Amino acid sequence: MPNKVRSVDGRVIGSRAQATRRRLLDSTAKLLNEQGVLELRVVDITREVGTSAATFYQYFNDADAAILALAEEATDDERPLVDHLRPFWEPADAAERARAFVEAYIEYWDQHSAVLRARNLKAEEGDRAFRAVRSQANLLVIDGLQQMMADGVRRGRLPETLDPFTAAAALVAMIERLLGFENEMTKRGSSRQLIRDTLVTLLVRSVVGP
Amino acid sequence: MPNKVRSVDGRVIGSRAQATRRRLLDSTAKLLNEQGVLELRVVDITREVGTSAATFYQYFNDADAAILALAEEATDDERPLVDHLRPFWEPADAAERARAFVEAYIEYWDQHSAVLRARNLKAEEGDRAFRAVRSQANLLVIDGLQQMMADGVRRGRLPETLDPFTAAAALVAMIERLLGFENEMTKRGSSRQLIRDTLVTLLVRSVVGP
DNA sequence: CACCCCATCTGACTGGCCGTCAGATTTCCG
DNA sequence: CGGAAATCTGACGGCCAGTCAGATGGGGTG
Repeated sequence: MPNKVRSVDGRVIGSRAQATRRRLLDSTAKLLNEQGVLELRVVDITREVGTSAATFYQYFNDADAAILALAEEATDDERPLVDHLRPFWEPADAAERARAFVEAYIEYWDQHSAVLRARNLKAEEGDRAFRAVRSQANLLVIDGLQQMMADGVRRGRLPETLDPFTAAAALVAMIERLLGFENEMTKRGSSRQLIRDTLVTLLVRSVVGP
Repeated sequence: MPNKVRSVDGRVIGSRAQATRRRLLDSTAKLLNEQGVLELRVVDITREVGTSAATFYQYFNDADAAILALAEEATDDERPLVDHLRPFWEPADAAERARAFVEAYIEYWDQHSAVLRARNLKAEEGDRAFRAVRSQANLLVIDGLQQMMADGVRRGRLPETLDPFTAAAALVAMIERLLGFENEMTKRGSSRQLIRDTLVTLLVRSVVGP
């Protein structure tokens, strides 16, 4: 199932076109980082690449389509994070492994923050495609945490009243969002290191118990 | 200190103008809810009100300024939430009071979600004014939680390794963000009720201890 | 090597929104 | 009622979205 890259009219595209499309995506990512979604202009993207707007529309229906493609690429980079969740954390190594996970997550977030912010906004505003991508990405991590938490409940380490799936989602929400607060918090005395430590502590307590 | 509402040129405005400004803000909020920030057009706002774009620019430098004003109004509605955090929760009533707090927070979020989403986006993209508003709003709740958690650490209910301020920020982040996930999660079997229960459980465990 | 075909690219255009300004309209008050 | 101040708006130049017909160019063929 090659699932080749296609142009807007459905044609499978050759190598020259692939390269153009790639350059357009890179430029989109760059501008997203520098200026944010609200200022993103197709004209700017193509100017950056040194091509014309018409070319952009040959590969993407609109700017959203390019962002969506970038969001899908970001999901691929999220996949390896799951490795940190298996085998299950045990009380003895939980702190250490949780730290490794948090650090990997932070790095992932740093690398894709602009795209993920845009993805989340579109998803929350109700866009179907963006919702699907976000769900898929989040479920990777949520599912890993959920399994551990279900295990914790089974072993009596965590309270019965805790629904593993929802709680796992809450933890992912916490990590993701806290990174968004980061810049403001560092002004109030929370260092980056402190943020990591706190996330680790809260994660461990919530996933394997106090 | 009356701090009267002013037009763009600094003039204190009269009652007719006040009413116009109000209508523009209401229209902005409505469109933000219906279509999201990305589709927000000044023309649409004024069309809705039945006035001209030039009028809009008499009261706001741009669409962002109107959103900022709405975000400030939202902050006022967040203030009462703090009442749920004082006096401190005690193990005996923690679940009950945490639930009341979560419910109040959800209602607040429901009422202002579109504006808050826009505010958060702008803040995370680095806009100074939006950062300030968001910080101010979040600190209201964070500070209340922080005090309780510091108390919990003092009494030995919570681990020393937990920095109260950062942890409180993490909890606020969790609540806020989870509500953004809500729609996707209900598809995966988490009911609205389950989300509340889970938030309450996690809050209680993190704030007053297991 | 010259030619041709088709993938790829682009200039040019329409329509819509932004932000401004000078002037029209309404309100207020003596 | 008259005039000044407050408020509103038509109209405009500039920029961007998205489309289409036609130009360009690179690789395969005879």
